[in-house]
Amino acid sequence: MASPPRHRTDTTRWLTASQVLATLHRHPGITRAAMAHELQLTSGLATEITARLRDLCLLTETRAPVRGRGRPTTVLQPHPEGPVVLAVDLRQEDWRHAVATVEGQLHDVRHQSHRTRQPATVLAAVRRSVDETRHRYGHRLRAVSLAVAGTIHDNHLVQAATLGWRSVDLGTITAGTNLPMLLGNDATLAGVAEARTGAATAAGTALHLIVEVGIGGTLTIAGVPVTGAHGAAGEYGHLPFGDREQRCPCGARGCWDLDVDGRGLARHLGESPPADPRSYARQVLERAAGDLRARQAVAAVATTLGTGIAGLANIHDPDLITLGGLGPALRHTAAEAFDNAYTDGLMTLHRAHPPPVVDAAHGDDGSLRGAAIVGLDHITSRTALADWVRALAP
Amino acid sequence: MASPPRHRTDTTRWLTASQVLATLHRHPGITRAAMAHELQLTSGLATEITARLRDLCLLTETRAPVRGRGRPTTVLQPHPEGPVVLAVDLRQEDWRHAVATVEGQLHDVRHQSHRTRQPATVLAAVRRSVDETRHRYGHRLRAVSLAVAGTIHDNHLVQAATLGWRSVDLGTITAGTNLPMLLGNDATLAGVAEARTGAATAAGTALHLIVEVGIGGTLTIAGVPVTGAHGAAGEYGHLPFGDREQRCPCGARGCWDLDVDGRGLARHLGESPPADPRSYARQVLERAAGDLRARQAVAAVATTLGTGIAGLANIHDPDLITLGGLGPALRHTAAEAFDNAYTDGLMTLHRAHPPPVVDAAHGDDGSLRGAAIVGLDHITSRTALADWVRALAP
DNA sequence: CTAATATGCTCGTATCACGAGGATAAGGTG
DNA sequence: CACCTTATCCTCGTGATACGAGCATATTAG
Repeated sequence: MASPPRHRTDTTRWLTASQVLATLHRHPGITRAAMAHELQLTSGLATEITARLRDLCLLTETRAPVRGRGRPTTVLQPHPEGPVVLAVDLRQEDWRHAVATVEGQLHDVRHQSHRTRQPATVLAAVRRSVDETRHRYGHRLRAVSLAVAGTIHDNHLVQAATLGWRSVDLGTITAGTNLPMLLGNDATLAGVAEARTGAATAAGTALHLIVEVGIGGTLTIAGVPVTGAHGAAGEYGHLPFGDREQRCPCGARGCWDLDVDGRGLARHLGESPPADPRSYARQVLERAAGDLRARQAVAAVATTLGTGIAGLANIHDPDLITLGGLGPALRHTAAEAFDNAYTDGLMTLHRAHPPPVVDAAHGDDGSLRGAAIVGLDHITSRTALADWVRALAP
Repeated sequence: MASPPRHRTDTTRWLTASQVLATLHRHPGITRAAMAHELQLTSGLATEITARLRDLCLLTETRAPVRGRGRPTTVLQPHPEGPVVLAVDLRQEDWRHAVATVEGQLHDVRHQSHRTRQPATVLAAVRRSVDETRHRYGHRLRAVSLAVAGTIHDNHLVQAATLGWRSVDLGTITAGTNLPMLLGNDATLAGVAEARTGAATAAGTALHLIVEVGIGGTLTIAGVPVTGAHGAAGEYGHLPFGDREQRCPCGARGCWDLDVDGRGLARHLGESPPADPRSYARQVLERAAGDLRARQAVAAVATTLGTGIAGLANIHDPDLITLGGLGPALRHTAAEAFDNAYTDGLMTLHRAHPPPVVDAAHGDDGSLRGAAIVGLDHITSRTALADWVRALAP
């Protein structure tokens, strides 16, 4: 994403300023004194940096509410003329967008259903949203960050099964605007959101898994996703945990995918594969309260889920595992089955302190928030800061 | 490992010097001009840094062989009074150690068989080696880096099945010496060696897998292993790819481990589990040339291996996969079975350019070299450089 | 009002890096 | 052999960032 430094100074210049902004969007509403403490800044340096960032329209300060003795400090806030990113989340039924400031707050959140799923139509709508945002924010808009429910490979969308898309060129969204476009898988970005502002903020290494149609996710290390060589990592649903006779639409056999979503529930219930596995799964989960067979099917799937997650805990050794999508419902509906399978699948080593499995905090918003976070990471990077400075005072 | 910076300057001071040393041990025998080009140093800065490092006994320069026009440059070499690390590889049958200089060269490589496998005896022998090295190198010895064929958790050895050890305190190796001890899993460190100086140097994201008793490995990103929250990541053998009825010594069920080593071969041959799965596997592999049943067993195991590796390629999206231990032999003895299973297990997405599976370059030396590399990374870190400077001129 | 406390600000100093221009050591050429 | 070309090394003035000490400032506690 970030271009390699051309000068040595690029590696150190704006480094602390960049860290200040990163800390700001990790702890919104942080005071200047707390920031200085967090980053081990001397008071002199804190003065210098805030002055610099104020001059650059990157933050403002307001008086902090007083607490106890001592000279009152200030609260750091995004500057009304500061840079923003447009975050977009492209999903099966609809798409959403929001404008994020350096502090991480989402503004102008909007939500639109697809009229048709034709790629051209959808992309044109997103493009209009980019143009509107450019019109409203002008040069303040510094990047577009896109979450897509599909497979990314070398910054291209290769396939989006739920949208029915294959290899769509997303370049039109920012063509001719000079805006960098950041592209990410929706599950990956939801994992980033959990790690940075969600249920896994305390974790250094966190695994996020999301069950929708199949199962995807990401490993994050200190809030940074492990994306692989081409950005296609995290396809946990395509591990061969299942029956080798089953052929998966992905091309492989025995994929975990087939056992943990609506398709898996249908097979346990002796029904034919559902057209929409997600809503089918929700129905079965609702029925499970009163229907023994539904409950048994859910328990079987929860067992498969727990066993697989335990295997992933063995290979990744995470601090924490967050579950999104249908995961929480599956797990809570068949809590015993899940917990037994999970514990049973762990290596003895991990049994004393199994990595906690917790529900994702962001729910449906994860991908959008993750896209915003990645976009903000980009605009607060040293190179982007240097660009902003150049644009401001050439 | 490295203590958190106490001052802001700690994050930038010695940064370039540290990068110079890192580059030196990534490209042994590099010239000063090439280094300057690599790190985008201006000639003035190159002069300044080399002078600084020369004064600090961190490198020396000798005239480079002349090639073409221009003022001749110099070759950067480790200083005869510079810091070293002791790398130790603790294995089932024996242990080895070597002293590494900043350039990455191994000196004084030694090799000793265990007389007994009593932890106390083995550790005492290692401790003697540390003391001898301290005696010979004095203050130049800056760290001990230990590779162990066992599971690491929070810098403790929790279990070493092949050695028959459980939860052994390795602190005695450096107790009272003030030397930092770096501890790593052997497969993890072998992966580091492949990524840094072996078959995966060109890869950004590389997966290393090693088949011995079971299968272990590591994912490396830019030469840095993904070690998880407690350093226990990489237990790929404990993914539930296998038959859920099989109970694994690790505590879980259906572990891949049980199917890809000598135990898997024995099961296919209808024999009872071998006492030493590794030498058993070597025997079967030798027999396979003439013995149809052995060949079929190898093919079955190679298929299991290929399918599993494909699944890992799906989740990690690596540039390259390196195979060590028995892996190359298994794969080449049943090349067709392996290749078919590997291709068949990949998502369609990866089929156009499957991540190449190549044999590890370091063979038996990987763990020792990996331990040396991790040790050198430590002594060339900014904090350790600052310590070295303090020790040299207080 | 005064003491205690926490924070912000100023200024001199140190480190690191840049860039321009000159110096140096080789090969190539007539 | 004198001289040009080329690639590198070296020096020096300048600028950016960070530190540390000391002082200034704003609030609470008593």
